[in-house]
Parts: sequence; C-alpha cells; structure tokens
Amino acid sequence: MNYDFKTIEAKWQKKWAEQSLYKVKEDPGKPKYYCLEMFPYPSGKLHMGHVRNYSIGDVVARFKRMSGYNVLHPMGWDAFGLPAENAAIKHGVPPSKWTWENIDNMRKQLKSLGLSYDWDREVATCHPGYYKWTQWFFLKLYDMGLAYRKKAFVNWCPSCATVLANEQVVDGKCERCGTEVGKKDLEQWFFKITNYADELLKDLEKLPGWPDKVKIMQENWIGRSEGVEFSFIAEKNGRRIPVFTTRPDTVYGVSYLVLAPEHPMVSELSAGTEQENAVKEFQKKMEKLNEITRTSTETEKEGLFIGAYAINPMNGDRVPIWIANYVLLDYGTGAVMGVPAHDQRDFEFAKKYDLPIKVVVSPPDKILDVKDMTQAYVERGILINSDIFNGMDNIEAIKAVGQYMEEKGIGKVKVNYKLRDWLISRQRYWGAPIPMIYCDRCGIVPVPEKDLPVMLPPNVKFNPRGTSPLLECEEFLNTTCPQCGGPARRETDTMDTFMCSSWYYYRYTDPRNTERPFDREKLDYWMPVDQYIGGVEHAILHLMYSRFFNKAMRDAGLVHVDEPFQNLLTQGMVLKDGAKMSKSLGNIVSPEEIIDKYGADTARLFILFASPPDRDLEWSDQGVEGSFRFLQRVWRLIDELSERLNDEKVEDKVDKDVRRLVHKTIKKVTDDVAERFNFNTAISAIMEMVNGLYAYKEQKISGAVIKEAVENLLLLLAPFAPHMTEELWEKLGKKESIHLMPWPKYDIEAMAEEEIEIVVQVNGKVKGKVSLSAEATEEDMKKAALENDKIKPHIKGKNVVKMITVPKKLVNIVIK
RNA sequence: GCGGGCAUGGCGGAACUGGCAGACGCGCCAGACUUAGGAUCUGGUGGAUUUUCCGUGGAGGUUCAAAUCCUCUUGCCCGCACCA
Repeated sequence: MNYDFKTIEAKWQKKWAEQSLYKVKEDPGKPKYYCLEMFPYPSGKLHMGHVRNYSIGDVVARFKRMSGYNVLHPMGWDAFGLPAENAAIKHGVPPSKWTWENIDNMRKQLKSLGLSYDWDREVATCHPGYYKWTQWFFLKLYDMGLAYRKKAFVNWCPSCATVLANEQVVDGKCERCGTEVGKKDLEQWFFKITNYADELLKDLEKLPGWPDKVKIMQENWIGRSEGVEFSFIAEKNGRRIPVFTTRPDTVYGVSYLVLAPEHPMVSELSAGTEQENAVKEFQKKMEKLNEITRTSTETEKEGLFIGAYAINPMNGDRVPIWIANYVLLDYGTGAVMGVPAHDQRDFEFAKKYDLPIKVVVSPPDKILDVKDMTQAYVERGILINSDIFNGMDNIEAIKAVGQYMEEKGIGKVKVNYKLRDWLISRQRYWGAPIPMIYCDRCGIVPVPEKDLPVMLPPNVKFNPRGTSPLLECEEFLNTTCPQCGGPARRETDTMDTFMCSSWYYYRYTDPRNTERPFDREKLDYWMPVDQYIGGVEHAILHLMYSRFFNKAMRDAGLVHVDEPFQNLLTQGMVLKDGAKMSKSLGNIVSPEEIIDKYGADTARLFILFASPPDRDLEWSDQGVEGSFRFLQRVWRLIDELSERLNDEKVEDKVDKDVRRLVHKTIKKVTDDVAERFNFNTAISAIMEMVNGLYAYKEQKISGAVIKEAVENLLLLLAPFAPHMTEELWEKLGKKESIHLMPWPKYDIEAMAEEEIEIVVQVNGKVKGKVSLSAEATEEDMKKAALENDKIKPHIKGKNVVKMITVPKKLVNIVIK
C-alpha cells in the first residue's frame, strides 16, 4: 500500500471539518490555552513565511490539545489596507470584492495545510460586524480623552496619498511602498499612546516570555530619558525659551543656545536684526531637505546665529541664540543648551563656529585647558566655575542642580520620551471610517453608538490621483448632527489598519457577538494569549500598539490583563540561496506547488525540521525530498509492523531494548516541544526512533511491544504530520481521532539502562571507554578505569595525582 | 556612533546546567536486490603525515575538563541613529 498523500489529506480535511474536530468553547473544567498566530493580510496567495508561521502555531496548538488543554486556535484576516484600493484603481474591481475573493482563495490554501483552527471563529477586519466595534473602540478612546485632533507636521507619503505614523516611516521612507516621506501641516486624529509611555516601558519586565531583542527594540523606541526642563529668557522680549537637558550639572557651562529652524520663536527673535534675511534663507534650505539627510549622523552640523541673545537663569550669562540642522522640533522642547566642553556634538559645533568653550566639570586628577581639548570631556568629575555647586561630584550635581532649580522655580525635573502620539487618520477609502461628525453649530460630535457602524459606501468612484473617494461621495459625506439635528458633515478619514489589528485577539473569544465587542466572561476565560507567534517586523508597530490598546481597555474596565501576549515567538525568515524570497530575485518557492507535489505533511515537516523556529531557514528542495522520504519510511514501517501486533513474546532482551527506545523518544520529544519549541530536534528524535525500529524489526518482538511502539510513534508524530498519522491511526482500527488522544507519557523504568558506557579520560583527553552496570558506584568506576587495558599504558610509571568522576558518565585520571 | 544577535564538516543543523564535538537530515562513496534505478535496504563519510595527532572565525585566559565561562579581536546580519 502506497502513501497516497493526496487522497489521505483531502479525506481527513473533509472529515475534520464535518466533525468540527477543532471547535472549542469555554470549559471551566480544563486549563485553557490561547495559541495565536498573527493573522495575514489577504494578498491572495500564501507564501512560505505564512506556511512557517502557521505550521509552528499548529504544532503548539495540537501538542497543547493532546496535553489536556482547552485550546483556542483561531484564524482571520487583517483585511483593510491599500493594496485593495490600488487594485480598484488599476483594474476597476471594488476593494471589497477584491478582498473577499482573496480571502476565499487564501482560506482554501490554509485549509489545504490541515491547520487545526476553529474556523467558526474566523474574523475579517473589513466586515461591518467587525469594524462596527473598531469604531466603538475609537469612541471609547475618545470618551477617555485618548483620541484627539491636532494640527501638526505629519509624515506624508505622496505615493500612498496619506499620512503615516512615526512607526510606519522607516529610514525616511514609507514602510509600505518605499517612497520618500515628506512633511505636511495637517489636522489629524491621534491616540495618546504617550500617556502610557512609562507603563509600556516598565511592563516589559512582566514579559519574561518575550525575546529580549523585541523588548530592547521597544525600549529604544519609547526612548525614556530623565532630565530637567527650564527656560532661558530672550533678551529681546523677555519671553521664555524652554530647554530640556539630561545634564543639568553642566548648566554653568552653557555658551550658546540652539533652536530648531522651525522653532516658533525664531522669526520673531531675528526680526529686525542684520541676520533676519540669512535666517529666512536657512529655514527655507532646511525645509527642502528631507528628514533623513538633515538628521543623519553623517551630515555635517550646520548652524546660523539669529542675531538675538538669551539669559541663562542660573548665572545671568548672556548667550547667543543659534539655529541648526541637528536640532529637532519634535523632541524635547525643540531647543537645546550648548555646552561644548562636555558634549561631543556641542564641541564640534562650537569648534566649527568658533563659539566659546567653558569647562565646568574637571577631571579629578588634572586641570583641563580648553586650548588642549580635542574632544568634549564627558567622564565623571568635579564641578568648577559653577557658583555654589563648585567642588561637587558631577553625578551628585545632576540631582542637586535639578532640585535647586525646582526650589527656586527656575525649572522642573522631567522625564522625556522619544515616543510620539499615534497618528491614526488615513486619507484612504478601504479602512474603518472614523465615527465622527463635524457640525457648524456643535463642532466635533461623535457618532452615537446606536448608529454604528458607519458603513463604507459600496459604490464609489476611484480616481487615479489616489485621493479618497469618500471626499466626493455625497451620500456618505452629508449627514445630520446627532446633537442639534442640523446638517453636518462626516469625517472622511479612515483609521490606520493597525487599529483594527490592535484588538482582534479579543474578538476571537466571542466573534459573532452583535451586542458588544465581546462577552466579558468569555474574554476573561481566554485572555491573555498564552503564545503569540509571528514575524519580528512587528516588534514595534503591531506589538506596541496592541499593548497600548490593551492597557487603555484595561483602564476602561473592559479587560483584566495588563499585557495581552504572555509569550512571544518571533519566527525567522524563509530564505532561498541565502536571500529572502522575493519576486525581484526570482527565488520564490510556492507553497501550492510543494503541497501539490509532496503534500501538506511533508511541507510542514520540512519547514519545522530544517531550522529552529526563531532562526532563519534556508529552503532546500532536496531537504523537502528527505522529509517526504521519511514519511514514506514511516508509512512502510507501520504497514509492516501492524501485521505483527499479535506476535508471541519470545525474547525479553529485544522487548526491553525496543521499549527503552520508545520511552526515551517520548521524553526527548516532549521536552523539546513543550519547553524549548525545538521542533527540529524533536523530529530528529522521531527519525532516530524509526531508524531504531527498522533495525529491531528483523528480530522477534512481542506483539504488545510492537503495538506500544507503533502507537507512540504515531502519537509523537501527530502534531507534525496530522493527516498521515490520522490515516495510519485509523488503519490500526482506532475509532477516535488521533488528535483527541492524550499525549504519551514516558515510563522511567522502561527507560532505564542496564549497562552504561563510561568515558575514561587521561588529563582531560578521551583515551578509552568502559562498560559498567547502571548501579556502579564512583569507586567501581575508578577501579574499572584504572584496570582498563587501553588506559593502563597511559598511566604506567606515572603518578596519579587525582581522579575526577561524573556519575554514570566519565572518569578523568589526572597524572603527572 | 550606540544597542542586539550570529560564527561548528561539502550543506541545513545537534551538543539543555562546562564532561565522548559533528546527533538527525541533505549531499557524496560503496555494497545488496534488480533487465534497469533518480525506488528501496545495508554500511561508510571532519581533517591529516592515521599504533597517533589536529580540529567549533582568530589570539589569550580560567578549569582536572571549554563549541559552552572570562578578556581582547575579526567578519557577517538586524535594530536605532545628531534624542539634547
């Protein structure tokens, strides 16, 4: 009988669906396990990255299910987004049609992999039954004061014709399409993620199950720094110019002030001075430069005196005010105090423009002479030229100066973050409409809950310029004010799709609820997600937005968990010829073809065997062949052995050996899968077991032992190759699905070795081996080692200094 | 520049708390069965000057013992990048 994977896989996929084998509901009698993989964007085609992601998740889900957990394992679609709109512009297909057809196609492909999802819980973020609640959450955030409108210089992608959040700008380019991002002064909707900056940072400690790499990336992104904010006074008009510094200990060494070129006070201060025109020109020049070239470390520091002065509030010093390319308007206060003696960047700037350098922190052992300085002194030291703080250690002075400023009302101790508020408006059609109404009389009015969802109008015209068709859709645009009943206008912007994916893991717990986003009891049962699996590209974007969203919803009293994802696994990329698979390189391997040629079980097995999940994986066609061969080998082995299930017991020794192999393998596979997610070594242990059984099968084995071996082999392999094992399980005469069976337990007694091999070293080098009974004492080991024929010549005539033994493993004889 | 990761046969990778380096798979070599084999089974496969010696990017160190721990260093990958 051949391994006919096509028939087998189709047969079981159909049966599992008919029996709703993977359907789950809350069960207080069982421990729950929420296994979640990042849902895909429905591009229309599955790629190998998806196959890897979902194969990993499926093994975890199946293993946990067999281990007695009530497993929630759902799948859905991150279905809003620009490609659908581009298809509409290019081919005239409505975005919804395009998206739903893609979903149908990808669902079919996912099902062909035999993944154990509860398909009854499928969600799609573009479904009105879903985005109704996305809008509901927006209103919730609005009520909480966490959603607000503000005019700001925002990132604008000309190609996507929309604004972008900071997180979606990579190297000054649009994260989606790679087009260079510009700046636009627009009024937009923001979420106050900065309110949670501190908690988002601090709670990373509550996530021991996350990779350090991801936590560090988030930490850097949040960018917390402690310092002092205080103000210089503009000499011209007496107005305050606030600055932020992490080095208040150097405040007596300020020799100039630098503002961002866009700083609102620049024009006013330079007006009427001889520098006025030069300043205007400098500002224009800066405007033209894009942000990357302007702020790159490689770009030379460039600045200009603006013709005005400011007074240092600590010592009354009069310092010149400059503008420079390296000062950013949106970090801190957009103004920096210049302390060239103790900041490398300020030092270079002062050298270039011949600004005074004043030493205020002295090294403990010598006196710094400005003339000799080739770089800033940033080490620890003692304060000098600093009035009442002279003689103080500078680390202490950081605190002391801050305190002093607070006491005198000069400034205040402050924590600054790099994190900006999350800009969520998008000038696009294919997204969840922001449920807001603009009324000339009442201003900004939220859409009442009963009117949700604000539906996307289906019949709209797309224009090649890429502007949102909602702007020209009268039936959508015109509405009445919920407050005064007068004519009003709808918000035409839709939400960033990351908003839709910030809460989908809640919806899976109660996907068809029409009254609420979810039932509280169901959510409380399932949340948090126990294991989240996906690509590292979401380390900051999706994973930080979701953490923020969850914290906000916790504060709204809707959820009980501080963190949504307990454990995170970031899978590596799938490479071919050392590079990421891509159209341009022409190195794409299509999952469809592989499944067609070898079957889903082979595809899954290979992808899990070739590399541990968190590392990159090099695709190998020959490796796939190998996995296919292995499954055929298993098939033949079980075919043959299942004829011998009633054999008589003949020889005790072989039975014991087979049982030892079986139980050792159970332990190895269990440990590898449960504790380390090392599927590659788990599979190799199963391969060793199969190799072992091939060797033993030439001998007489009792039927009971064969049965035990065959059944356990199938159980261990079931999470990896679910179709084939199910088929063979049925052939063994089993009535119930193998995937509902309990995970096998190992028997320590059966694992016990009777004889053990001890390595004998002389001066740390292996010189021989001795076989001893498992009960041998350390004394027995030493004795056996010294008496061994291979060892004797090495120690003859030498002085044995000492002997080190590792029980049941090794003896090391140290000689001189 | 800062932060993080990785480096082991021809290749993908094993070696969990320091204790037989190279499990398992691919590839390669040989044999068996065969009209035939790109099927299957069995055996072999780090290197060399092969009673032994050398080998985990490189150089030191700790230890009875180091792929594993420490110091320095090289190469590659990823993230952040004038953050005040």
